[in-house]
Amino acid sequence: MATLHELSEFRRPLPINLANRPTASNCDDCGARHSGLCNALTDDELEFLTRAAQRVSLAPGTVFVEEGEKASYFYNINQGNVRLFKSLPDGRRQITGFAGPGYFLGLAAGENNAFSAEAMDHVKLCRFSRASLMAVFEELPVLERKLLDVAMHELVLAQQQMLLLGRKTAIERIASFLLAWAERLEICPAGRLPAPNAVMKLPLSRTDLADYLGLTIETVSRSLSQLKRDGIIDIPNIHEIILTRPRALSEIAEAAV
Amino acid sequence: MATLHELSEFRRPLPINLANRPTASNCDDCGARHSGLCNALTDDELEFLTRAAQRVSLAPGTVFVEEGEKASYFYNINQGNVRLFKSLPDGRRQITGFAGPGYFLGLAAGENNAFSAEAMDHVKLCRFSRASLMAVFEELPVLERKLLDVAMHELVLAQQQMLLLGRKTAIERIASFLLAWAERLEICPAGRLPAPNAVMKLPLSRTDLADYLGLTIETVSRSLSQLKRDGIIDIPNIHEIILTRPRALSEIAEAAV
DNA sequence: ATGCGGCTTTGATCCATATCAAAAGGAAAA
DNA sequence: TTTTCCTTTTGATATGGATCAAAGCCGCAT
Repeated sequence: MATLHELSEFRRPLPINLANRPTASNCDDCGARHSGLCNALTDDELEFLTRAAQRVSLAPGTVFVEEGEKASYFYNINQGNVRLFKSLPDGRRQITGFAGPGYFLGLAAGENNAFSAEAMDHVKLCRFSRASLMAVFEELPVLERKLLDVAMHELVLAQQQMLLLGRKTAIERIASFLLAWAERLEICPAGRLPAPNAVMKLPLSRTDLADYLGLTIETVSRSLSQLKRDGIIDIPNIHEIILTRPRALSEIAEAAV
Repeated sequence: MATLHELSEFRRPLPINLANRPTASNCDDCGARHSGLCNALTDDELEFLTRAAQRVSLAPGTVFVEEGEKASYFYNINQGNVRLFKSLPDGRRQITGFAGPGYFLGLAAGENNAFSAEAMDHVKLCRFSRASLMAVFEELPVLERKLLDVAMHELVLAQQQMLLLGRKTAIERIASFLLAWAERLEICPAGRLPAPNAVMKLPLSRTDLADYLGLTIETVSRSLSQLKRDGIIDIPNIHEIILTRPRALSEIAEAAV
C-alpha cells in the first residue's frame, strides 16, 4: 500500500490547477505539506486512494511498460526518471517523453500500451490497476478531472513535439529542447525565458537526446558545439548546460523572422 | 441550440466503449438510432447537454481555432472535415491531425490553444464553451469519462505520429499513413489489414499530405509513384487509392525485418 | 472546343543530416 | 599511475529528401 507522501503529487506542471484543500494535514512520511492532488481531497478520500495503489521499486534499465502488451496499470512516479519510447523492429527508437517525480503515466493506451517505459535510474513509483483506478472515480470524481487535465497537457506537449519532429532543423530542435527542459525544471515559468546564464542539469545521454529529437548522436553533438561556439550556451560538463543567451536560443527555437 | 442528431457521436473510434443505452429513442432529425455517447445518456441528460451547445456552420478555409488564442471552446464535428495544425513564423506548417464527422476537438489546449483548426470544406459543428461543458460534468460524469477516453486515444495517435516523424523514411511514412487512413475510414477494423484491392477515398491535397507527414509535396508524389510502380497500390485518380497489396504496404510501414 | 491557372508529376541538382571513421575525454578497474 | 572501456566530439564522405525547374494533367471559364 502506498503512503500519502507517495500520492502527494499527480504531475506538477498542469494547465489547470485544482483548488487546494485549505487545511491539509502534513505528510506522515516527510512532515511537509504537499501541493497537488492530495490537497483537493479529504482525509477519507485520500485513504481510499491510498488503498488502490501498490508501491514498486525498480532497478535502472528495468522496462516496466511494454509496447503492445495489455494496458493494465497507471503509474505515479515518486523518485527517479523514466524514458517513454516506441521502437521499430530494426531497432530504430523514438523517445516520446521523459517522466520524473510527480509525473502520472499510462494514459497513452487503449486496449494495449502505445509505448514502452524504462527506468533511467533507481525508480520508485505507485502502481494503480486500471480497473481499481476507474472504480475510484466513482468515489472521487475530482480525480477523473485531474486525469483529464494531465491528458490535455500531454496532448499540448505531443503537438509541440510533432512540429519539432516534422518541421524543425537540427539546431532548432536542440534550442527548442533546451528551453522546454528549462521550463520542466522550473528554472523559469511556462512561456517565459530563463534568466541569462541560468545553469541547468541535463541528466540524459546524447543517445537519449538524439532518440527524443529524431536526430543522430553526432548531429546532437555538433549542434550543441555550434551553439557553444556562437556563445549562446556553455557546456561545463556533459550533464550541465549554461543558458548564456536564452533570448538567442528562443529566436532559433521559434525560427523568429 | 443543437439537436440530438448533432450530438449523437462524440468521435467514433474509441478505445473504450461506453455501455449503450438499451432503449435509446430514435433521432428526431434523421430517425436513425445513434451509437456513441447519446446512448449512454437519459433523455433528460441529453436535453441538458443539448442546451450547452451552439450549432455553427463554416465556409471552406475558415480558421475557427487560432493557435495561441485563449482556449474558449470545444467542438464536435457533424459534417465536413477539419485540418489541425501548428505553424512557424516563416510559414512552415505541421498538420497534427484531421478531424471529420463525429470527432471531438479542442482537448489539446491549456490556458491557450496549442493548435489552429481550419475547415477543409463546408463544415457544420457543435460548439461548447469550455466553462459550460465543465459545468455539465457535474450533472453528467459519464461525459467526463468519455472525454478522457477521447484524450487517451488522441495520445496513442500522437505517439504513433512522433515515431513516424522522428524515425521513419519517406516511403514508410506514406505506407503507414495509407494504412492508418484505411482504419480511419473503417475499411478495416483497427489493427487489421484491409482486404487486397480495397478502394479508398483520399480527399487531401498533396500539400496537406506533405505537411502531415513532415515531407515535401515532391517527395510525397515520388513515394506514391514508387508504390504504384512496385504494384503495391494503384492511383486511378488523385483522390482515390487502391490498396492492391496491403500486406506489402504493412511490411514497409512497420519496417518488418 | 480552346485556353488559362492551379495542382501534380517527373527530372536535375543541391545540401542538411546520416553514416563511417578516428581521435579525445573521462570514469573505473588493475 | 596506467589500462580499459565507453561515451562524446570531431572529421570525411555519402545519401535521402529538399530545392529548383519544367512538363503533364485536369477542371473551369470563356
